[in-house]
Amino acid sequence: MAAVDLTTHPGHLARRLQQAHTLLWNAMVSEEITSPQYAVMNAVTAEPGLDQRTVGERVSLDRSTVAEVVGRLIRRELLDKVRDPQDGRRYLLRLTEEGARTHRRLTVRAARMNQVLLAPLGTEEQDLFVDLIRRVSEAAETLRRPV
Amino acid sequence: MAAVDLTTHPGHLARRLQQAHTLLWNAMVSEEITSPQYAVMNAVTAEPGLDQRTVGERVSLDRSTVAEVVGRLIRRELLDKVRDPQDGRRYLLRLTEEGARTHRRLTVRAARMNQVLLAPLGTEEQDLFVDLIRRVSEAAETLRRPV
DNA sequence: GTCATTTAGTCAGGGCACTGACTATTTCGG
DNA sequence: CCGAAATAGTCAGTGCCCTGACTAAATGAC
Repeated sequence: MAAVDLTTHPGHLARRLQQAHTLLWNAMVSEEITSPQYAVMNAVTAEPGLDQRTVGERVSLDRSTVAEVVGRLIRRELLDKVRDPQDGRRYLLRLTEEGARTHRRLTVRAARMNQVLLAPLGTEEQDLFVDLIRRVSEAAETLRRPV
Repeated sequence: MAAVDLTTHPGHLARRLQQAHTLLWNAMVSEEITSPQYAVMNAVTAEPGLDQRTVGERVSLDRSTVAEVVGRLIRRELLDKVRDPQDGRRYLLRLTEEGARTHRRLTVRAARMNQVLLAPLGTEEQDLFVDLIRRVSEAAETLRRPV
């Protein structure tokens, strides 16, 4: 025996929360564009001309994963990538017209989805929820990156 | 412009929480055995002779993913799989001796890791955290699976 | 000014997670 | 009993996510 109740393990709960979120995202936001793809588009919207590495920093993805996600967005013609003339190592990212349109559309839907996702909680609980997750994640991140 | 602050999006936070957890898991529990693999071992410990589909139900994984994870545990000789003589469609799962030992060892370490992960929160906050995540996930799950 | 170091991006490889199509087996209706 | 429907597992395909090794470009120390 000696089995454990996984519903007390935050890691297990985090995985289930993400599954639940993905399900809802597909149903209410988009079946084509995933949530990480949207996050990248959002970062480029906030700071057009960002390079891949910095985008990764903004949305919490490593270089390899950003490259994959960026590749998919380019294939869908939502994103453009040009060499930085100032620094030949970098690629500068920018949304296409269609990319900007798509981002705007998904932003509206994502807001609605977030409301549905958090609906089971009261108003103060919702703020608390976001705050608690953020504190735990940030603490763990600085734990790895010894400032 | 019109970019959004992702740190208010629970989906984004869930992803970051999982990343933080994985990092800590690798550092404090095991670099060999992943957290989903441990979850499967734990389910089989609780109910030896479970079939794959039910294991998936217990740990929130679909059939395909369970098959992959089970395959890896078998390759490592932590798990055994035999056809159910009663029902030729099923495979019955059982930990090997080494699997049971490994599960016990990781259980101790996972408990320590959970303490570290939740350390930034006060005692009541920790309970609240677990409760809030659980409520949100469960609500979203029943939303898709119309009982 | 040249060489060592750092940096941005790519690629191979491993693991998680889902869908949809397929196979084999069981079960159920008649 | 027999054929249809349901069920357990597999497989192919897509996407996310990381590490470690590699290439090309820029930077910095001398």
